[in-house]
Amino acid sequence: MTAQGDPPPFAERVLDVVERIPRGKVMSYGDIAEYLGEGGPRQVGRVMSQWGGGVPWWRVVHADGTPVPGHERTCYDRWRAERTPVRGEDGERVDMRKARWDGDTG
DNA sequence: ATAATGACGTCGG
DNA sequence: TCCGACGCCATTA
Repeated sequence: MTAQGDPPPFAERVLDVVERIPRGKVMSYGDIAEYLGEGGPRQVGRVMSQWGGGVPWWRVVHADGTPVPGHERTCYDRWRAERTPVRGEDGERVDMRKARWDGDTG
């Protein structure tokens, strides 16, 4: 049960962008929505929840750098493995100032 | 048609 | 820095 139903075009766009996020970089839900120029943070979040299992979803975080709800541990592990800029003693938050990907580079 | 929900974001305390 | 309230918007009940 990875893909429930048929992902709409918007979902495919979201997933495509997430796959293009370079290793060690991240984007927020709002960033993705703005980048696509369609929908909103909640719609992106819905897509990730439903069909995000096949993409590097740990590179999608909240605007303040907090990880995906329910997968915090996995996020920490991935970020550390990918050398993603983090803040805090345990790297519990992404340093958005450095890790944010605008969609240009890469 | 109305109300509640959710992998969000911003603001005020 | 942490937490709650509100706004946003498609989906679901």
